[in-house]
Amino acid sequence: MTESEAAAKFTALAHETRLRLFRLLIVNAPHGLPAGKLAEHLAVAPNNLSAHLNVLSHAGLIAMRKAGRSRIYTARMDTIGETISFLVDECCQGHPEACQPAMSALNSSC
Amino acid sequence: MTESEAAAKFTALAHETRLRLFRLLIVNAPHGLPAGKLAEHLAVAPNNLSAHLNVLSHAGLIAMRKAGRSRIYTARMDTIGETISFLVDECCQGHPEACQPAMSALNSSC
DNA sequence: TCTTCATTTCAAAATAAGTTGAAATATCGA
DNA sequence: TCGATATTTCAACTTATTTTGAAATGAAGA
Repeated sequence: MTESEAAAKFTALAHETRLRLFRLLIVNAPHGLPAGKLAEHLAVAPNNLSAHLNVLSHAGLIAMRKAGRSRIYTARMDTIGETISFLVDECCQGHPEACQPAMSALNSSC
Repeated sequence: MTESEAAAKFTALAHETRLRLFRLLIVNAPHGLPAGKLAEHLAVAPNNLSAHLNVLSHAGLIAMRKAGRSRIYTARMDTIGETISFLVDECCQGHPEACQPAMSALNSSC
């Protein structure tokens, strides 16, 4: 992953609505939810939500499949994993103790 | 951490210069580097870098200490750990297999 | 104290991102 | 095919972020 691709992923998460959206999709992985349900859940206008879904999609953080007249969005767990790895990539070089706080926070969530 | 605090942290990482800056500080944890060295390393004007350091500081992702006329910045590994946990917080509820890709990416980096 | 060095602050200009309402597309069931 | 439903697209407007150059701060050494 390049720095600019990674920055695009963080940009996608750098908005309260999109962050809530992404976390909602994580909770609903791997099934996903249709755009309409997402808009309802987050209390956002459908056209506004569509723009946000577009940002997350382009960043590769979510995927979409069609089902009838709905479009179902899902979180891409692979991409988020790569993004986190990219961020903390070289955190242990030389000073393993420096990255302990990050690692322990993570192990307790998943 | 609230959604808006988390979004502020992602905003801080959502810029190529700041992302490079933060990763540079991770590689140099826990010592850190002075503002001048950071500007030199990243080939960015000192005043511009100062603005970016300010964004990362306010987000709580980096810390600063003074040493003579330099200001030394360090990555806050505790905050980044909390931020990542917040993001993938409920990823294992119901469907543990969904978060495997993210977890394995992480374990292999640190 | 004067000068230099390291860095920040400020305000203006430039660029980018988000929101809105109206119109378009595309699928479904009658 | 027609009307209803689900969602996206577009363009305008609004708001926020980034960059720039010049000036300010503050510590160190002569």
